[in-house]
Amino acid sequence: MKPNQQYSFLIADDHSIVRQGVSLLIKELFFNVKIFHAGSFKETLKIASENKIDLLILDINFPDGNSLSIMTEAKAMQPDMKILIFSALDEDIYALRYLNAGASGYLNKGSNEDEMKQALKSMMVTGKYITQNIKDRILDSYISKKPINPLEQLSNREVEVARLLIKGFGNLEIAEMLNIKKSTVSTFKNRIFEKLEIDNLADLIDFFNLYS
Amino acid sequence: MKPNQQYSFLIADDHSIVRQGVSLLIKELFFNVKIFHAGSFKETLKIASENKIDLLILDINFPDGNSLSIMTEAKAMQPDMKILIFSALDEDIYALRYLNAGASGYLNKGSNEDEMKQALKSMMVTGKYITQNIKDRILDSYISKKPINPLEQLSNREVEVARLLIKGFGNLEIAEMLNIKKSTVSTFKNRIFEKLEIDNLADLIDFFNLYS
DNA sequence: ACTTCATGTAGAATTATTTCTATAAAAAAA
DNA sequence: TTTTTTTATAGAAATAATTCTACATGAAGT
Repeated sequence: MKPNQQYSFLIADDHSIVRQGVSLLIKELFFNVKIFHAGSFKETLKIASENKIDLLILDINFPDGNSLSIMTEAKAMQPDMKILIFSALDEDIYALRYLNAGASGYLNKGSNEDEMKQALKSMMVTGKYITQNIKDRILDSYISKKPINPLEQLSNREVEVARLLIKGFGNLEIAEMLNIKKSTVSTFKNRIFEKLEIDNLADLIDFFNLYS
Repeated sequence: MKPNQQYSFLIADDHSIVRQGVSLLIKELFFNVKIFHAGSFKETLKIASENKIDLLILDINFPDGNSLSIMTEAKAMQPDMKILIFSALDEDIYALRYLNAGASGYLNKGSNEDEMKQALKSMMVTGKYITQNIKDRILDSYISKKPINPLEQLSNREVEVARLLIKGFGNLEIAEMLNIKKSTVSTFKNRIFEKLEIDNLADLIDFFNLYS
């Protein structure tokens, strides 16, 4: 980050109030900035294609498209642009996924002002921002060699059972469909939950929505 | 709204970036204001109990409690305080419920700056803010007495229980959270399923994804 | 070849959930 | 104002799911 150089930011969030807040924060932190606003997937790509952007601050909750593809497309246009994901969603679940897909930082919307300033500064100075929590998780997954996609841990039969569970079938129904005892279904369910480190159906549904 | 009088606002939102944005907006719109911030259910009530507040701008997505009860409790402390709900959740589903429970306005987080300013001005001048859409829906549902959205068939308590169910909590956990017996939770669950004509959690999750 | 680990399978004991029934209170309709 | 309906609540009985344990089989590692 050189002094007296103009930096340009693109704030992509479907809530204008959030964009204004972020905008204010950037202006407090840096001099001579150029700030673009985008309230949708389409706008984000349009602005990114027409302007040089140093940092894209991206919410991953757009109604009109999924952010993994925004990232890929935007990166293709501007390989040097850094991306900071700024999301209300649980970083434990989403951060690694987005970092893998090309983001250089993940900032939680629940963060306080200091953390946000730290994140913005860090993005401009070092080009990245990752919380200790996420660093730990990356290390863990490297050491334990567990796949980034947790569903890969499941055996075929486990996936079969899991798919029926997320369709809303009960243990007994599944047992009948697969011609096994309901206690066996229970065992599979338990092993699925253990492997994914969850303990209820809602989380299993989340997992499948996320990773498949 | 008299000139030169100091008005006090309480912004209750778990995202500090949103509070900052709203704060900025208020300062642009009014002179001589006093602004309080609250990041949680507890803080909101504490501040509302210790300070005279003219307008509470309330997000309805707190991790530590449900906003219907915040409203009731806060209103009990300060009957003259106006409440503007400021939420990312679909107004079609939630607005009527909150207006019924004592809010005087419902502003969507996706609104643009003009709408937000309009809402804030309207709250201070006329004491209320309701979009044309909501007015129409009030009329429609008054005339036909049939809810457009199936989730509107659910009572407040039923929605409360449903939201906990789709987060993955079990009957007993929910019972403890709401201080009722687990059998009561069962009854609510049954009624929810009956009303929505479903019979499992996965479908309930679908319903909420679809209609909210 | 031997051991270890993952997989597919179940039974028994324990817990949790559902179903059915009931009731007081509030709201709406007559 | 009385009657009916909806809402919020719970207990008991019936049913379903979970937990814990176990074991045979095949694959992978040493």
